[in-house]
Amino acid sequence: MARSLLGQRLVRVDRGRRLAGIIVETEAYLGIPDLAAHTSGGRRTPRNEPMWLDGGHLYVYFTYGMHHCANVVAQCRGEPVAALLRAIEPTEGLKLMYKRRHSALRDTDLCSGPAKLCAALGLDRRHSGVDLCRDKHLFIEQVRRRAFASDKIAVLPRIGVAYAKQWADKPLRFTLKDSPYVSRF
DNA sequence: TGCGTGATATTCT
DNA sequence: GAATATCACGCAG
Repeated sequence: MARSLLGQRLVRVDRGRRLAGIIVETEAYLGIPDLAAHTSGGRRTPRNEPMWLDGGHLYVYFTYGMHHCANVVAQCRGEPVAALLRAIEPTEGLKLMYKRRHSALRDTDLCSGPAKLCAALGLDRRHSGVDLCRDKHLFIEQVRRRAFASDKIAVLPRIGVAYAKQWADKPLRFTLKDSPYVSRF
């Protein structure tokens, strides 16, 4: 699912205004056995409760005292597997995004990181648990029917999970090759 | 390269 | 109920 999200459009309708972008970078978090996942070892807490819902729900968490990150739940209820949205290519509502991303100088700075994209779209914990398949203000539009061919996708280690022992270096990060909108790690 | 920053999980009383 | 450790990052320098 992390692969097939690439090229699809993430949309938030914020007080009537559309904010949107094409997903260009994701990371897979593989649930209970994955030492880098919030649900590692079967941990189930109020924070990560949305991870345990049906696929299509959104899990947003707050971290480092100032950042939010958003994940799309992937599997059936009870299997806490998800994809972290790491970067989008902003396509609609850039003006409002710049307002929220004070330090951004170029379009490529706007949403090129998991916390940047949340800031640009104004996503926070209020959006954790939203059902993307039903919600009218937050959803994913299908732009393409098939996932990109594998030669269009770069597969890389995940970011910021050095502590996760044997899971730290697994190739679970997917980017659209040559997109200038990916995070710059 | 080095922090800021505060919620959360975990571990203690 | 309280203390502590940790963190799926971004920015200034």
